[in-house]
Amino acid sequence: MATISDVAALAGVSTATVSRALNGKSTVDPVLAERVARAVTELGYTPNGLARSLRRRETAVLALIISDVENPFFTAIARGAEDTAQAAGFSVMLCNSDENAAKEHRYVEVAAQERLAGVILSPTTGDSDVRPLTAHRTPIVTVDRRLGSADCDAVLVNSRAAACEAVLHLAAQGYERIGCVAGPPGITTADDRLDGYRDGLRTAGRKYFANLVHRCEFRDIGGHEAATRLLTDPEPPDALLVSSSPMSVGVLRAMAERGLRSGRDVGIVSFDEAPWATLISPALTVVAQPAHAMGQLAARLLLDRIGERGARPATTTTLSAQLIVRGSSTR
Amino acid sequence: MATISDVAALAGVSTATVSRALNGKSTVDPVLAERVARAVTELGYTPNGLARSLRRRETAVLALIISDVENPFFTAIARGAEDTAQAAGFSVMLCNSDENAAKEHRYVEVAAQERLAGVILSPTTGDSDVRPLTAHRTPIVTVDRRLGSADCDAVLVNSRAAACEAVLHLAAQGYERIGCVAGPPGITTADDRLDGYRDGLRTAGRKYFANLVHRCEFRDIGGHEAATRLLTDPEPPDALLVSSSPMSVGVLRAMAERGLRSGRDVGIVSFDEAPWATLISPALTVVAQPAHAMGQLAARLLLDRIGERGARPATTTTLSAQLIVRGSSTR
DNA sequence: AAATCGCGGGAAATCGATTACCGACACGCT
DNA sequence: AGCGTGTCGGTAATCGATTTCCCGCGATTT
Repeated sequence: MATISDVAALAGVSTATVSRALNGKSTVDPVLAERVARAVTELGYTPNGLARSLRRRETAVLALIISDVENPFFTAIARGAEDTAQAAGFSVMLCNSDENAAKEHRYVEVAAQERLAGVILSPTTGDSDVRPLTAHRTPIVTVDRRLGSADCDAVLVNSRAAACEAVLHLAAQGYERIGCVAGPPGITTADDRLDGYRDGLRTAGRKYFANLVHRCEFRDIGGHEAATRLLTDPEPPDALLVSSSPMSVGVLRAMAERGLRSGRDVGIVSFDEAPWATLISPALTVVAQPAHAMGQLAARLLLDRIGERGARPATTTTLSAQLIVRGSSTR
Repeated sequence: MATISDVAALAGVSTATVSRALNGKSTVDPVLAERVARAVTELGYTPNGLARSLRRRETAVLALIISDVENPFFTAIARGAEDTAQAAGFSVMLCNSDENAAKEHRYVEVAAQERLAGVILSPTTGDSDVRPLTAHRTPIVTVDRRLGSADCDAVLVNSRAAACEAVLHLAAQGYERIGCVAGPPGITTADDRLDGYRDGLRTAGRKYFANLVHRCEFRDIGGHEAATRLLTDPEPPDALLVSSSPMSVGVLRAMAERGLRSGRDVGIVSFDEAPWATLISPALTVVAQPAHAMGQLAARLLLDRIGERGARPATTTTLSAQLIVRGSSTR
């Protein structure tokens, strides 16, 4: 565990020179630089990033706090963010908040304590507490979801319009009783999609029935429970707008358990493209979100803020989702 | 951006007392503790984790370096590792090496520089270079794959035996020409599964034909390309052992493009359980790996090593995979 | 030849915490 | 009364880098 002083001693120079030689900030005599380089390899010296960051008052690490590492939508975002961060020489610390405000807050505090350069956050609730970060002026970019409190850049998808479009599509296909498997209240995307669903009903001249909607967590289990509830209703829906792909897995399983075929018996449109969407039969109609691009953009915005350090006004970028019609929403 | 001195000044005590009050290492006068607590909240003080880690010479962060964040198998491991790390007060930095030795090495160096407490690694190659870590005695646990060089704990699955069992199952189902979509050479799991495949053929009294095997990367695209190649051979396989679930997505797509039905036309057994395995028809026969448990165990082993700091001999834990027979491997 | 300038490199301050060390004070025991 | 004993809190060293400040030396200018 060699330190910079060990290197300096072995090379017969001062620690200042070693630092300069390694960082190339200022020119050093090639002879000395060579001696330093040799000492470094001989000792197997690795600079202590903690000491460096402490002195420089900056780190090259971003945090990405998402609610479910097992949801392909979020991993695609992670992938995108990691790609651009990596290219800029930054590392990404991926944190799983598990849709749990307490865990999220723990990670926010860790990010603040470790003085990370910036945070990409998909907040669990619209009023998540990010004060530990704002206190240090750590830049934040939210992705997929909005944050009421802080004014920070946001990368969103026009969920509401997309949900509306999906409902209109189902209506146009002749489905009569269009239901919705929606996410938990308080999560902005969940609320937006539900609003879009109601917009769609209204535009199509349909009435809203509360018993056609069920809110549940954004997961397999949640979708299964919601679909079971909805489909066993005395007046069940004949189509469902499902708010995420893990939910759809549960919904489709619940349908299979009742011998219901998607498309023919119950029209299905699911948010999020999934690799298996075209493997099932009929193939799944989806609202594809540009997850990878969202991650890239979020990282880019964050890196820009880190770079300038200035106080540009907060921006909100809304990307558009794309309805991809397949067999599950046609009769 | 308050420091401990600011807190000390405001509370009218020394920095030592503030530190003691906050860490509860030694008893401090309740009156002073109260003054400190008030000063902390008034200033919105967050201790600087960098300074703390530098002084204490330890961090509460683990790295988990995996090859593909978009592969559910690895995210399940990540989930498991994060759960146990979190419970022990550690955070997990998730790094995506993208099956790329250079990226992997970059992350190994970052982990060494940031003096992370330990690393869980799924090495890209059997001889990945982890010297930056061993130089600092940073504990390493490998997961899913072995590492030739360093002697560190490993959490593995008996891939070879499982592959063998899968082949025997296919043979028992009456498939004649059993092929294999295998991962890239050099990745230990890929090699193990291929060895197991050959074991199975031998045990079943079948001959090995090189044109029934195709090696490709562990992804959707790779599986698609491999299956296309294999199925357009003049003497195509009538069954395939596929080495990962993303590959299977590609394989099934290639089959669909040719109008081949799984089970009837081509028997399929895939490594990794997938949420969609039972949604497709016929359902996918899989070799389920205990990914979540692997992540938990890896984290537990790592935390133990971090705790003792001693030099126990390296252990290798091999968990067993489970063949789950469904429709895609029966006629 | 004297003065100025530029530049490379060393000594020491600095980042912000933790902690070893020591002094002061109270208490109890002989 | 005197003397350990123990507790509490302050001073200052420490972790390992970066960076400021300054010095000395050689080159250029007048």
